[in-house]
Amino acid sequence: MLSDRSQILFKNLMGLYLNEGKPVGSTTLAKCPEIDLSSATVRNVMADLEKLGLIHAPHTSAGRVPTDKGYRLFVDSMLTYQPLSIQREAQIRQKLSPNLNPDALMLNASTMLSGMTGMASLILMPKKEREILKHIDFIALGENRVLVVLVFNDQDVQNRVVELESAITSSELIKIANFLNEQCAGKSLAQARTTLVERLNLIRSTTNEFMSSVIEATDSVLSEQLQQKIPFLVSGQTNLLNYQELAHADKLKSLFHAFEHHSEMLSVLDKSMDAQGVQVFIGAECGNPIYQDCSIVTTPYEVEGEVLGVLGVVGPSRMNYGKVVPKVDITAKILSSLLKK
Amino acid sequence: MLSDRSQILFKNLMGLYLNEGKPVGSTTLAKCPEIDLSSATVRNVMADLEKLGLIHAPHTSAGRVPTDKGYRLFVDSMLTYQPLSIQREAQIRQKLSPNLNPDALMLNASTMLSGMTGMASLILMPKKEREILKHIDFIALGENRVLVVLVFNDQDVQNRVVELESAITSSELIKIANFLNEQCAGKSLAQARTTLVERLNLIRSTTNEFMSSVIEATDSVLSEQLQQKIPFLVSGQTNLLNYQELAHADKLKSLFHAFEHHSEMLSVLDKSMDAQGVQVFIGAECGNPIYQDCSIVTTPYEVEGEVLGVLGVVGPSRMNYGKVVPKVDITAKILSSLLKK
DNA sequence: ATTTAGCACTCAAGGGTTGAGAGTGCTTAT
DNA sequence: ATAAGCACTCTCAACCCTTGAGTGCTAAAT
Repeated sequence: MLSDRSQILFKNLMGLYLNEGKPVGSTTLAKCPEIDLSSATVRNVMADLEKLGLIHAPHTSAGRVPTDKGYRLFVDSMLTYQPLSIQREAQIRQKLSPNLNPDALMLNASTMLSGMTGMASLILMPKKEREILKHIDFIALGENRVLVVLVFNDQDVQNRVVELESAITSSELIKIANFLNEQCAGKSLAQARTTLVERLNLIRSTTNEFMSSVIEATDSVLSEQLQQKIPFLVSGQTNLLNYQELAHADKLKSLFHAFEHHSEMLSVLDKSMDAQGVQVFIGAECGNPIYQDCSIVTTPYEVEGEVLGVLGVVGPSRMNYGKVVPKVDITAKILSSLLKK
Repeated sequence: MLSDRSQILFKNLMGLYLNEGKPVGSTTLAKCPEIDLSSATVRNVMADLEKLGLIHAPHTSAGRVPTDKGYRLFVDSMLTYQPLSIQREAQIRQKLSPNLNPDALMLNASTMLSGMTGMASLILMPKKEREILKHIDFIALGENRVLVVLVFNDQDVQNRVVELESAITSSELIKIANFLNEQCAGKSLAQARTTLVERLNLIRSTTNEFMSSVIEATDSVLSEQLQQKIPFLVSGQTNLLNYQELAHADKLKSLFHAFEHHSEMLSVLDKSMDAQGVQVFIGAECGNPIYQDCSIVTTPYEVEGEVLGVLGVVGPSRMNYGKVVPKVDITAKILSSLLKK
């Protein structure tokens, strides 16, 4: 539906615009080595492209700028990816690999991603509900201070110091731990919690004070984990200051606001969650006018076929998709593989 | 050295400028109810103030703006603090009080502070070297997976999952834990570490594989804690976008850069560390040209007379010191009291 | 039937001018 | 000491003009 000539022309326009960030005029475009036409002909073709809604002139006598639709066409069908070198990939893997707990790993991946791309990165954290409670343990810290340790999925450890009203012995703690492990270990977080609450009610009627207060503490750690205050991470916001088209106080304010009040981001991330591979959302596609002139590149990460979350970057629409997409892709792959272990 | 009249005039000028942010002219100032002078006289007085370096005219026919020195005078000797209501204070205390580990508490305090003041907040974290290692524990997670748990100062818990090359039994783990607790518990982090390394060398010569690899893991957790990747927290940077005088891409870039690359902030924080009570650094006093038009308000927080760190806010010089100073003060007090517990 | 050259037209951006407004410093009168 | 008056200075916004880049259309050339 688009002639070869139009395609080449459009591609060149796109290339020039991505580099310069300024509207591209017919003469500039006619000078491209790939294009052997006069500026007049170029103008005619550009008029066609404009009718198709692929490009657009900011004002009567300016050059043309790609529209969201134009970006989309470009990304979908004329983009050549520039994959990372093997060394580069190994380097990234190495930087992420020190055996950290998942939260720290995520944080690392996030800063890594924003550093690599020079844009803002975001990571939608895994839902905790389906995590599996592997182990509960109590460590006596003093007469009536106990450290509650919960281990999820073999990697993720949460803990909390609790004060008990009366003293408790290690042996009692071990007993309770054994009991709870019997009851809860191997269950999902949500399941474990209901079990816990059941037991708690059962026991309350008896008069085992220690037990009920320890279980209560355990429950509070669990529920905190379930609620998960931070549904996603954002890093490198300040990178966005480097892009002319975004570096206006109002624009930045609304973007940063969106990063903090996550609701405005979730719709995009959700969409990406169900999709396969890298997704590119351009401008209005992001579902919120504040993302004008921005694009979001995302991809899900997963373990054993199950999607855990989404990661990606936010930057100006005028970004180098050819480089960014592979970077997002590889980060997700590496993250997935590290989470598996 | 400053006549009463000049003082009143200066104070009014300051007040007007803090509110409006625009240079204050002689007629505007003459209209103040407190000032019963003609604009001409006001001009004469302003000329004196300018000679003293307290105010300054951005250009020939503009009103006057306070200089850093002017701010200093104002803050030092004519500021009336507006302390927080008891309710407000209780409210803050409550929001911070859920028994969290220290790191989470700090983070909370930081966001609280930036929220309250509408500026960027920062907290210099306590040095970890002098923390005391209270307890070491190992939890077997599987045949050759062990969770290393270190408890510092009764509140701060760090942990790490390590993989061992060969299987290890719980009883062995308990033995090692007992041994290490004997050796290290109660020592400072730094001391504990040297002890640990000594033991490690001793044991390496024998052939206790488990032990040495477990100790190695413990040591790596310790050293990580000692290194402390994050010497201070910053929150609410984006608040700074709301101030005209700072909301320019270049300015923001350099400020945000300073927040990320902490070295540029440490000098101020160090100064405040040794001082008593709330300190106000104005413009150039902050020790770096990027803080032009900015002020930093800090105060140390402490436990039992020992200063642990510093917290404060960064904002435009044109801030409401009367409100900000008490807020910083009270936050430090509350934080101190919560850390004690 | 394309392609091109030519031409009139439009618009943004930069430079210079102008006038209003705000404010100052100085001098003189009270 | 204080005030009033006046000349002066500077910013800012409005305005105009020019320039350069780019367009659309038409007519000629291929």
